[in-house]
Amino acid sequence: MTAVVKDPPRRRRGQDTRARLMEAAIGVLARSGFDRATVDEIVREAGFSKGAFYVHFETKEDLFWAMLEERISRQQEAFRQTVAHTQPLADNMRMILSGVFGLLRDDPLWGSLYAEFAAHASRNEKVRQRLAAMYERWRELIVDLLSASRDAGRTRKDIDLQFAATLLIATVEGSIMQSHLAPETVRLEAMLEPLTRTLSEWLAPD
Amino acid sequence: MTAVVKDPPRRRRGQDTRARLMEAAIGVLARSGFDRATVDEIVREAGFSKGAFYVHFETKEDLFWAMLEERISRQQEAFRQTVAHTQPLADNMRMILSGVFGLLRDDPLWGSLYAEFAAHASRNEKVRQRLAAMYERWRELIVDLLSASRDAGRTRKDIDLQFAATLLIATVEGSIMQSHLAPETVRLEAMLEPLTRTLSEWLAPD
DNA sequence: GATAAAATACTGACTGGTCGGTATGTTACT
DNA sequence: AGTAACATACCGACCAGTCAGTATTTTATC
Repeated sequence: MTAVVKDPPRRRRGQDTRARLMEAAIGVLARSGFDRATVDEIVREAGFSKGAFYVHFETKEDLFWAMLEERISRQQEAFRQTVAHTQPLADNMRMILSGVFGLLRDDPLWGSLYAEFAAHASRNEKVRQRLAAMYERWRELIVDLLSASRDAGRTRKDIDLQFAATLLIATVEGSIMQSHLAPETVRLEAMLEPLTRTLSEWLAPD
Repeated sequence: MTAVVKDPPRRRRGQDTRARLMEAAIGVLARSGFDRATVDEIVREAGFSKGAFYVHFETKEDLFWAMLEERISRQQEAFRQTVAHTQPLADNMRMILSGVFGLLRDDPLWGSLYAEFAAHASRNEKVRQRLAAMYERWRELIVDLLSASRDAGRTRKDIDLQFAATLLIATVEGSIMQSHLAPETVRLEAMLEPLTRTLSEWLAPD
């Protein structure tokens, strides 16, 4: 009976502004990197003034954190949904790969942003820990997947799951890296099938 | 008869200074990144003054280039020497891997610097091209190696060599990346043997 | 349901500090 | 005494962050 309209309208404008600032920041940060990116440029692109920025973020670094956190949770959510159901390992593999590749295709800026994060992690212990935790979580998810697959007799038993998970991630990340640097030469789309086949073959029981 | 003392002494001092500046720059750039690294800090660390810097480098970016070029040629030289002789593929593989891993162990700063280069490549077309060319050269070297191994009947024939080379590089780079972000969890040294075995096994003819 | 008061969102000029690069001087070597 | 290597003081551009004020939306009161 009572009105269910929540999230009071007074908040709407502010949330919107914050979202638009972050949207603009993606582009500017990808183009210029964190240090070269100026707050002025970000707000100009978002159509606001400098003051608006400091209403929503304490410092420029604060924005950086917000983006990192958002990206991490988004990726992990996507991953979790992808591997929800138990299927032949090869199918899961293909879905995971095409999910990740698709994300980069639809949002090419994130390739640059990711490189930016990685570089920052070298210099900022907190960023490093956050990214390390993200990888750790990924490894866990993959280990779970492989473990289930192994119990079902679909994966060879003479393999260290931690090592396998690390190697799988390495393969994907490394491919992304090369494709990022030389998109003409190394095409992710073209690698999807061979990658799926190779990795599945490797993990299959003889 | 004539004195064989070459590389006139007046040059010696200068070359030394340049080398010391670059040495100091490695540390500062790894710590602060290109944009945050100040010329003042670099020269302070090297024990020189700003004037000395601008005797040897036109701009700060010039230093960046010098470091990139030096690193690329050094790596390629090391690689070429490592795979000079024809051996069982597994042995070559192990030598290459332990060569690369050893380089990073002896010179841990280069992990950070590499991340820095990669981030810059996203924003600077020239850096991107230079790094892309480096990867291209690597792929060629690996393709040659695999090709020879295949002709000798030591490597399976149903495999695309370009894909294999890309995958090998991806594996190594990706492992380095993870180890860089979480050195405690992902230990390169511990991965040497399993990595060698896995990759050799994959490439071996059934 | 009009209006005053209060809270919130935003503006944009300004400042304090930083830093790449330069100009000019000094030292060391030949 | 001439020249290359290096030192030092300085300048101008740039930029993160501040703040006093304006605009807009929400709440309170009648």
